[in-house]
Amino acid sequence: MNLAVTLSCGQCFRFSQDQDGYWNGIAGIKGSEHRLHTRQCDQRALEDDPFWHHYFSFDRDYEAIESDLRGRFEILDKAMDAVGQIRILSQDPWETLGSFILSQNNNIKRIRGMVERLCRGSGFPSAEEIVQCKDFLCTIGLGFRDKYLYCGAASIAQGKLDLKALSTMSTEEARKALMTIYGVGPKVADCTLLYGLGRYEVCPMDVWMKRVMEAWFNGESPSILGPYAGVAQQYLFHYARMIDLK
DNA sequence: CCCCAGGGCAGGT
DNA sequence: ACCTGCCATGGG
Repeated sequence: MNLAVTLSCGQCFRFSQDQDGYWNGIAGIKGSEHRLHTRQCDQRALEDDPFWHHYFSFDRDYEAIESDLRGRFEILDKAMDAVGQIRILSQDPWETLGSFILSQNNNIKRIRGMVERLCRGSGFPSAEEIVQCKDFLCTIGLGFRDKYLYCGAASIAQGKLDLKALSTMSTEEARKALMTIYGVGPKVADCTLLYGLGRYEVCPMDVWMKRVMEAWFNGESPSILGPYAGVAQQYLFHYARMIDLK
């Protein structure tokens, strides 16, 4: 795993590197959050920790996944060579959903700031907490997204959507269920499925990935990327941003 | 001043 | 089913 790329490729928003080379940040919901303080060379400790083992998806067979992605497309091989191994993180589903509700029509730098203000130095607020602190939401510069986040939180808190139940559904069913939330469309649902529910076949299509498919795949559908299209997407997304694909 | 950003909704055709 | 304007806000 390349720790730096994994934590800075746009699937999570709460980690940054300090001057000593350590990666710091918080994962999980307030009350059960975990604080990270680690370096690339300390990867073994992450693998041995129960929480981070799952968070960095050491419980999945990345050898098989990478081998499936190799040799399909020249540009994908090139991206994987240039980027280093990315792990798709296994994030808390509500943290993922809430964060990506804030991501719409926005840039990663500003998303990071918004999520940080929302979390106030601790774990990501639970849906219940967000419903209770409605007025606070309007004071932290979320723009038009504050009402979407509130509605999402309300749906969870009222039990209209049971995120736990999504794991027993087919990907299509889970996607439909997520999109019943006001403010959650295909892109936000897909990010939740990939980064929060481990559905590696799901390929979120943002403005960058639309450019990628147009420029490098002759406008084809992302399904040609195969059963791990979501993993491929992460390499292509990051590589396109690296070389500033227009 | 302009345009863009890990989109989605509402309204029209 | 597809198209367009609009939504707040900060950075380039």
